[in-house]
Amino acid sequence: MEMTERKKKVLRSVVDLYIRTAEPVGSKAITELPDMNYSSATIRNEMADLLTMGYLEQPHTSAGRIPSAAGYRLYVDELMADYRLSMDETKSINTAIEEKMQQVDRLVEKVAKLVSQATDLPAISMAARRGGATATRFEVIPAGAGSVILVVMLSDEQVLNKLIKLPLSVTQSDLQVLSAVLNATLTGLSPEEFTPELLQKVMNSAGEAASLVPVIMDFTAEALSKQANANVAVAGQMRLLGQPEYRDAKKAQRVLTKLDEDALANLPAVLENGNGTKVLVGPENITQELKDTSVVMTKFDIGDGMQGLIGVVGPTRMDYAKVTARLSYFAESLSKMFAKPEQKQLPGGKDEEA
Amino acid sequence: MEMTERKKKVLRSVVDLYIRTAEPVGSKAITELPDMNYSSATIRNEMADLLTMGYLEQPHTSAGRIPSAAGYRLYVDELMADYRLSMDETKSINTAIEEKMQQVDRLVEKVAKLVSQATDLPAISMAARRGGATATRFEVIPAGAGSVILVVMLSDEQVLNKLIKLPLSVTQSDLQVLSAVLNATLTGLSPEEFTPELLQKVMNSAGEAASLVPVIMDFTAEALSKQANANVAVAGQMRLLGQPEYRDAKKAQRVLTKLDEDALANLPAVLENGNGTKVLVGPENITQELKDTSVVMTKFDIGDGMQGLIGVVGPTRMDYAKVTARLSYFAESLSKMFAKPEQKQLPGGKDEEA
DNA sequence: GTTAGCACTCTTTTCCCCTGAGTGCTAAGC
DNA sequence: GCTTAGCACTCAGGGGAAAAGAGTGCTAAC
Repeated sequence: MEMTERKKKVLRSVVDLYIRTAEPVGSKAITELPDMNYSSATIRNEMADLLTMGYLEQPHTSAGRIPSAAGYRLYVDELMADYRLSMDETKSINTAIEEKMQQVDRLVEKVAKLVSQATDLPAISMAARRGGATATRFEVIPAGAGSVILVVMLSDEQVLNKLIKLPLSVTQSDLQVLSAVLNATLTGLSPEEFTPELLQKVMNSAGEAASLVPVIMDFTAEALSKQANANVAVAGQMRLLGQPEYRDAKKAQRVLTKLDEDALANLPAVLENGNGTKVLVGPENITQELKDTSVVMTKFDIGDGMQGLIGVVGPTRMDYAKVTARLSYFAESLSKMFAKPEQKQLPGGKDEEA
Repeated sequence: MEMTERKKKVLRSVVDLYIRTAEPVGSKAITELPDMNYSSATIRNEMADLLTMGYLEQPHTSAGRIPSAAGYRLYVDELMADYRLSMDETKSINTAIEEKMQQVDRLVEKVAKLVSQATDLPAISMAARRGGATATRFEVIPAGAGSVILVVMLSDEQVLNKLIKLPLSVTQSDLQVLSAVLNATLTGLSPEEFTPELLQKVMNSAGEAASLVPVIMDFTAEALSKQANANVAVAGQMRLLGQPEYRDAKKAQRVLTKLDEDALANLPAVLENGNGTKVLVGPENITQELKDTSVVMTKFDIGDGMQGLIGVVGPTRMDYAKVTARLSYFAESLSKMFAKPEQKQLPGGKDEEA
């Protein structure tokens, strides 16, 4: 059986209506649409065809039709109308970003929250570094009685610091020697190169302050290997409960629990391939738990070797056009924001307190 | 009517059973308990009394009884058996804390997650500073071409840093002058004291690097006033969905949405008064949305002028004995951990990346 | 003071019937 | 050869009655 234009038109109508109503769509409802100048019988024939072609499903014999996964797929790839964001929408997204993004603290969490608000669905957000960083500069400065502060600059312009309490007293010049040695030996190295032999070597040349070296190297190596890890946040989980398909809490719980575990574990891999917006419809998700759930994600560059990803999770019957449009706009705005030099406040970090 | 020992015993049994089964408790069920050597008729009489006294409620005429808020209150305050944590429980809490708390990143989130796991309920966690901090030391160090790093030490031993790109070039000695001026003028001040006049004064004496001063003062003032704010996290929201009283997603959504908003807004006030474990039963919560929900919280000191709070949210029918026991143990372990100097890794901060 | 007995109340479950939405098919119409 | 009207058929969902079950309240006896 071949796919005619009219079949596509019918399929699109079915998906559109189902997205709006969450109820199986009957032939009559289709005929009542504008631009549908056929009788219900004709539509019924077309729908029967679409059923055998696998684009529609029938919950039971005498019910309307709902899109199958394949139907959604076709809809997403070819059929859905471009959703143009209204002025209001772009404005509210823009102001939200501007208001919330002033402080650089916990950016991924904030982004996730904003995306969730903008789509009224659970959202994930992630930032990850593309390549591994190395240390570019060390500085050890005195910090009052019995303490020094270690400052490490990384190749990606992050700045880390650590307060070290001294078991012994060292002089300012000891620290200068130490800083010089660190800068000479440890810059440009990957975490794997922080071997015990290297530690020995550095300690030998570090003079009086040698006892600080193990702490410093541990800290640096750990920080560097952590770079590779992603920074993931999930927000707005409870919005899933607003969707009629999750009126049953058990069902929602399964999805949300999975989301919690997996967002953190599996997402980094997703970043690897391909840019742009991606839609995973129901069963295309690998895990069984997300069989009735779709994921829409956008990946984008945010400069400085960082990649961002934002995405939302919702029922297969979600408004793909709206969601993808908002998500793309969001991604675009974020990229722009990070590209603007006056907003780029990158390493204005702040310690987590203990 | 007076409260006899037997009445208390019956009340305790009703609450215990209701916590276990989530079903109204009938007189027959009570008689089947060990140590209950009375007939169902006797129990019925006692239950009728407890009903008129307001400790029990009756969903409808021919149903069993469920505890009222007052009933829970009495149960929590007087009746419930001490729950002794098993070796397994203490061990799993301890190892969880040890494993997860190694990195100081995002501590509140991690704690919330752990508490939620330990209790199988949504959890909140918070860390807040008791008094306002001040800056104790400034250091401006060169960081390669056209950049300097500002390091600020706070009175609470946090260390903040910020990378500043220079619009102009300054020499090392300029920076030393600047550091000296900053240390002389800005240490020990509360954020309110960062006035425009002070800014002017500092700039006048800062020499070549004067153009850096506004950025530095803004950053410091903001960091200091942020100190006062609390650091709140919520985790495991979806665990609420496992509770039978929230099988209806709508209900769960109301509570969870409230939790999301309010945990961040209202909790800091809670920290103000009284230490120890506290139970808020259903209607004792101020907000209407939490009427059928109980909150158990523990506040504790974690040294360094910091206070911690952990808590869980669940149905009024929750296992108070178990939850309070686990929560207290958690609080205790955390305090201990933070008190141990070798684990105290306080300002080993790490920047959030953009 | 305690308990057995029993009538009574109310929810929950089950069953049945009916209604309505929607289909599939056939035969007629353009 | 499409398209459409017509009609029999199917099935989910709602309403209501009846039956089942759990538990109470009360009375009278122990």
